[in-house]
Amino acid sequence: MSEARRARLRLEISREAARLFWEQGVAATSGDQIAAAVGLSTRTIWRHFRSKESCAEPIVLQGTVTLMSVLRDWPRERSLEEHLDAELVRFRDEGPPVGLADERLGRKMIRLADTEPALRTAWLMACDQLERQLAAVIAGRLERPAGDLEVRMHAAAAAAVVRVLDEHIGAALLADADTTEFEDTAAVSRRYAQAIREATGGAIGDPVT
Amino acid sequence: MSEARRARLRLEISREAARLFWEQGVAATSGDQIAAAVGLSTRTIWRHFRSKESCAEPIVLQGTVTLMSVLRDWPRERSLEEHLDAELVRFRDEGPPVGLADERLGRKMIRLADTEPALRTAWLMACDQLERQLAAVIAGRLERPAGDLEVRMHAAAAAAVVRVLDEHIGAALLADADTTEFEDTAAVSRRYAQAIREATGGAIGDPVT
DNA sequence: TTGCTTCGTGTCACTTAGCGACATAGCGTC
DNA sequence: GACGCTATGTCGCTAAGTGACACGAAGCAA
Repeated sequence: MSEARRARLRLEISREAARLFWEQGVAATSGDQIAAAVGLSTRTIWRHFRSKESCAEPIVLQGTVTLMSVLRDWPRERSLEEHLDAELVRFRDEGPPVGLADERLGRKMIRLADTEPALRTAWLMACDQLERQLAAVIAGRLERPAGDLEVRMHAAAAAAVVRVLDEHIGAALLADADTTEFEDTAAVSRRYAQAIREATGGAIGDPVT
Repeated sequence: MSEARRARLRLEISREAARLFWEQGVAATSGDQIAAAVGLSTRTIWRHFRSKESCAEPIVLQGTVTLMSVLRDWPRERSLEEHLDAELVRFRDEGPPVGLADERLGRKMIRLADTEPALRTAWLMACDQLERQLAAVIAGRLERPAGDLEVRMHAAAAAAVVRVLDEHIGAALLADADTTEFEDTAAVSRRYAQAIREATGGAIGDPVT
């Protein structure tokens, strides 16, 4: 099975699982239900996920893939603020239409994670993935090996602040507070950029020659 | 049941679970075995832990409780480097003798987490706990509410770099590389302090008036 | 076409993690 | 000693996961 097809299937399962988790809670949702909802046998679900809760991981990761894919092709000569602002706007306008719904689902899972420890582990595992990807990006920028201690610390700190920002913004969006604060892509970009810059002691954010 | 007694029992269970996990792997260790090893009924294990893997959390957290308890009574007029150095030496000399064995066990769990995703979740959950405690300390230092966004970001970034340092040092100690590098408490203290200072953009580390 | 291989999935049987409900034993208080 | 409180044990059950094997679709060769 091609890697891409496998990822798509996992995401598909994850969507249904997340929907059920949100509608009726994690404990009340069974593997059989998830399987039925996505139209697969239960056995196949366990072939793709090692546990019920981990079914939420792809959709939760999906909330950050935009950011990650933007970061992945961050040109060396651009500042973080500049790049984020430009690319996030582009994504919002030209991005895939499923993206919005998925992001909303992802936010719901993060919200659920506040009360469901099982989902908290899924969220943390997703952030762990994000951290590894970030490490690769940072290693490239700093021209150091990916396993380098300093690279790992910067990646961890950056991933951590991104996680907190995601939790914060996600909670606000779900609470239907004044979302106007987050409509301004430039302002949001600046917040992310500034947080990453600060968390990495300024090592990540500037253009590199 | 007093909070302290409950914590002691959880730690006791965690010790046996960690030992078994290390000796025979997570998958090969059953709840019954853990229960038998600690001398309790299986049912009681599930009263104290929500899953087999989470049994590892206390012993994994134990590796950082020293640091946490040191941070908790960090006087406002002291710099982080100063305080860590003084207190960690004091702990090493006067601390409880069980501490050493527990720390070693904790490092083994972190090592296992590299290959066992089930344990990785436990380790991440433990770090999540650490982050919350750190948030309280930082909130106190900055005289802000604990839920404050900036406090949370600083706590997350600090916890993240502490985690990476722990992983790094732990791996080195287990690999029996030249551990002389970590014998020097002052140097280790300085590394932790510097990492936290950098990850929080200098907000945490200096004395506050 | 036929036959062979490969791989994803379904089916079924089985183990065990984990919980609900009730019984019991320890322990402090009067 | 009687009473209540709470931690633990026992029993039984549900459901999370796994192993083994069979089926069917797709690809390839002759």
